[in-house]
Amino acid sequence: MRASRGLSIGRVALSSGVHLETIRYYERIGLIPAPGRTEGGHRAYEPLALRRLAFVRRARELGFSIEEIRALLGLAEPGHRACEEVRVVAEAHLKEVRAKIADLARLEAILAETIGRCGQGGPAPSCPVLELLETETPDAQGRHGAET
Amino acid sequence: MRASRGLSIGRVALSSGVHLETIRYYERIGLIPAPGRTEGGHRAYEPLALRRLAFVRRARELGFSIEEIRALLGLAEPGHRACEEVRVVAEAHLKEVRAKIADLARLEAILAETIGRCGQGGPAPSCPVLELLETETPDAQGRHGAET
DNA sequence: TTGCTCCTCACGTCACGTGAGGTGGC
DNA sequence: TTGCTCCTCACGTCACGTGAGGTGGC
Repeated sequence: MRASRGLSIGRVALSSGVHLETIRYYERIGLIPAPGRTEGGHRAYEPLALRRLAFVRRARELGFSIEEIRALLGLAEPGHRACEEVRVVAEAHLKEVRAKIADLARLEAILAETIGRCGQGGPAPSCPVLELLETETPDAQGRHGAET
Repeated sequence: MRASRGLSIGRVALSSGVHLETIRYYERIGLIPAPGRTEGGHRAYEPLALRRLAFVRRARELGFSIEEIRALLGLAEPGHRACEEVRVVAEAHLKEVRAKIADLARLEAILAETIGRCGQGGPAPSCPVLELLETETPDAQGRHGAET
């Protein structure tokens, strides 16, 4: 009965899939609670810590920021489970993801089109990629207008 | 004739659209050459520096990393214009952009589907987003298999 | 006893941004 | 002279990763 008093950070790291130093980092910034310690000063985790870390890891995989996860962990507490507020956080995150995809899709189109023109130059070989980079930003004007 | 000896960093920042501290940073890491100095120690740029900075800015906007840009700047030199090698760098970057889009598209699909199920619970209101986060990563298996 | 695990700093990464405290230049 | 611009550190951001040098625990 004595051997199972607390999981070491190494075991928790393996089970949760969160890197050992990352667990310490999460503790430092207060994202997860500090566990108890053994007499020798080693961290001793309760099984519950595994679930919390798995939650954090999954949320990171889904691209939530640390601060978003901090909010989600609060909203996920067994007592109140504030689902409506969870949805607000998730929707905000989805919006960010879609915005990033849109940004990258624009880059993708420009790069693909430009590279597609490589090696098709006439007698004097031009370089479409370099020309692209030596060109002024086309949409420097409408840059701050699409927020609200 | 004396007034036009060298542009100040402030003017260069305004014209190129690159933040003043960012210009100093680029100088520090050797991405752009250090300009001459006035007697008082202020940086004095040649007009050519504007073109170089505009190139860097455009490349950053297109998502190239600093090291990729360092390579591109070398390949873009007026003398040799190594277009074939430029294309190699650009294609590698395009591949990265596409990989990021694919990653984000997967997240987007998962999030959108999950949020779409919010508020549709039966009598006992479940929380699809929290359930998603409390779930094990589905593809933990095939995670390191798609490299080559 | 071996050696694997854990400990705490502290610094590095990426591409910058933001002060602090002081001075050049029109 | 005013005050705007520029100077050089040094530290902060984000989410960690990587040593260094030392010790716990089976």
